[in-house]
Amino acid sequence: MAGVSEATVSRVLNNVGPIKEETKQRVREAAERLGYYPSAIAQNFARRRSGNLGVVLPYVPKVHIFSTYYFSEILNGIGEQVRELGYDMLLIFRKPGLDNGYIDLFRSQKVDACILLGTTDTPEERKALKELKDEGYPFCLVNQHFDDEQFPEVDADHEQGAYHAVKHLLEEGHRRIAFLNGPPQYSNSTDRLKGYIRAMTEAGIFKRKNDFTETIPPAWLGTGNYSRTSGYEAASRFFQNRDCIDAVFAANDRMAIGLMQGFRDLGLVPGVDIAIAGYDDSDGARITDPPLTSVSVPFYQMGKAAAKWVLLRASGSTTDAEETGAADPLYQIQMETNLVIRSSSMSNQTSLE
Amino acid sequence: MAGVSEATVSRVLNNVGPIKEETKQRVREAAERLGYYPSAIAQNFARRRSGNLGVVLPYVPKVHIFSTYYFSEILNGIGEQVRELGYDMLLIFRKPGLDNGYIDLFRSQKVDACILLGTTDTPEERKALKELKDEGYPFCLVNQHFDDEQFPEVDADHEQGAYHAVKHLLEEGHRRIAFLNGPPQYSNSTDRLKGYIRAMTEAGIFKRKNDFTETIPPAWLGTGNYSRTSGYEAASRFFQNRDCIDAVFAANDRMAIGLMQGFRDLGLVPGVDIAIAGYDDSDGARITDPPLTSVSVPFYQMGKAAAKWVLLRASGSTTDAEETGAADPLYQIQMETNLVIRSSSMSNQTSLE
DNA sequence: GAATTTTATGTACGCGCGTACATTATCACT
DNA sequence: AGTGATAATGTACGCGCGTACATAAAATTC
Repeated sequence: MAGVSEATVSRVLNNVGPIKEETKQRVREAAERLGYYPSAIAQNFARRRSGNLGVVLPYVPKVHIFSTYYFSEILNGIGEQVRELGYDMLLIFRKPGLDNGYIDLFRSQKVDACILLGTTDTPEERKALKELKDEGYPFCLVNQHFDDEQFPEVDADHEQGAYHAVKHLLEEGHRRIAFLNGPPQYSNSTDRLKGYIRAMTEAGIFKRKNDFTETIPPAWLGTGNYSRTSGYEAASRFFQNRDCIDAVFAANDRMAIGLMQGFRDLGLVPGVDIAIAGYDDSDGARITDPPLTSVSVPFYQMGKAAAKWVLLRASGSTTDAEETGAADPLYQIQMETNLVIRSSSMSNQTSLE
Repeated sequence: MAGVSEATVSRVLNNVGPIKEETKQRVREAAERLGYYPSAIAQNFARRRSGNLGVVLPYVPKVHIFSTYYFSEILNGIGEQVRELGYDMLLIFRKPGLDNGYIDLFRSQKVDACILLGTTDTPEERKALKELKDEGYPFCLVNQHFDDEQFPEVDADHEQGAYHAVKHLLEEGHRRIAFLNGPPQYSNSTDRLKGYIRAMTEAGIFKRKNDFTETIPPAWLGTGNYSRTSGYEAASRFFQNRDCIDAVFAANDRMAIGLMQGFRDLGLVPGVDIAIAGYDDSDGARITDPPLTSVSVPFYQMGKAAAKWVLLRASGSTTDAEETGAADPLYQIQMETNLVIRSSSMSNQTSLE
């Protein structure tokens, strides 16, 4: 040692234990002069943690998922929190086939905690998640909810979001409102459907039968896959019933944009001949013509919250399932959404002014 | 050991050295039964490498940069390559202040290699990069070029891209073509300016004076910051000279979209009263009205290529500057761009059909 | 000023692998 | 059978830190 001590250096650099101010100085100077940089790998090894927060992204062939506003925002939020807490962010693109669950990430110690994006409600997924939970690993889902399964998750209140959007359409005077939803394995989709039904039922358009079969005209329900193309294609299906549809509420902006393009190509002017509302309040909503009414979701905050919780949990409680016996409080956040009204949803009178 | 051996296990799991087939089996079985998972941290430590490819993203306050098509695509490309080579991808959001260069990433061994996105041509940046280069660390820039500095970089031929776009506008019959560029610290911007000038000069609109001052009407040149808003604002400036402008070529789609919105708000219909062309061929180009003519850039491939090179370099040659004396061949790729013609750039006759 | 506590530093070890080297088993060939 | 080569496995050590424990120095107490 250039100074005098030996592993006091460790103490100095980690600010642990009492150390004379003068010694600190000496050590720091020496480190400086020697161009010493602690090896993160060795540190992690000695600390028996990786310092990484894993972020798992779904594998969607052909689609470059990043392009989705949705993921981008969440990632930014996670990134911010990760930085604040001194972790690093490991991006993991889920593999197509050899996906023996997320659990290997933890077993191999690649990550101390993990955030899962774009999970779907399928048997395999449930199994993989239950495994994670049973082992007591700190993980968190974002923007997906599993009923009757107690997973940590940060979601938004999409039922309410959809409800407000549809209610707004109703208030604009539209009555015959169709709904273009996404695939049902996303809780997003089913939540939005609930909101749609609630709004329509409250308005007296759907009758409350028993409690599941509502009187929804089949022509009013469509399913896409959240892509613009699927929205475009849905337009022609709705078009066949154009006489009994005033408005369409789409479960995300990309489909809404596709819808608008489709309708326009079929001769219906969005915002005039037919009202449209979307969901996500993505950048695209601002550049369509007319601008798209949409529901904004605090994706950024959701990502940040998930990262915060999961990282605190990783550093706090032990990872072993055994010791977590004290049933850690379930973390299930539901954030508020916010309707952003633009002209695509205006009633005809208004839009013609 | 459940089987019989000891550190033969290591050999089995790493496929190194000759081992009897039977032993392999035994070891594997034992590992299975014991639920053994090698610790990635210990492995990395012993191998003295992190297994991480660092991807540095610029810090842009307020702007959630991920939302940019540009970064998204590049990241996807990197992600793909990283997976193929068995590395992990460490996302690093560049900090605002305490940015003592990229070099700490390597010194602390957090990454084995590094890709830098969104760098700019500023003195500090140059200094930081030169440091990296002098130390012989494997890094690569994407979509940015430094003249008179020999950094490894994967760029696209933006001069050619701009040239083609402008030439196309000329071929559509537009003569008085303005150019809304981005900030000059991006080589992207200066390259596009060159392409613009070349096309205009070839068409005989600009006279070739000496060799830098061209006869460009000041009203034809604008500068934004690649945001939609800056495009929107630029529209009114161009509008003041609307009598001597037929078309505007914008240095990216977001500004082009802003321009279109701005012109429309001022009563000029894009694609009819004024032709527009953008750059990047982002998703947005498909959803504007009219659809935006744009230059597509193979961002995905660029990211992938950069990742490949940098990772091969990291595993191949040694990292020490000393031994790299054999002047590794400079890696500077320039990929081709591709003009995508849509209706925003059509001549009046055509668009009115 | 000796006994006791508090503060500051040194010592020693282990984290869990990879791997150079030593050792032993196997086999081919003379 | 013997020599040497090659294949297969075991032994031992170190990677660079954190940290429990031991120890030495300083501060406090009576």
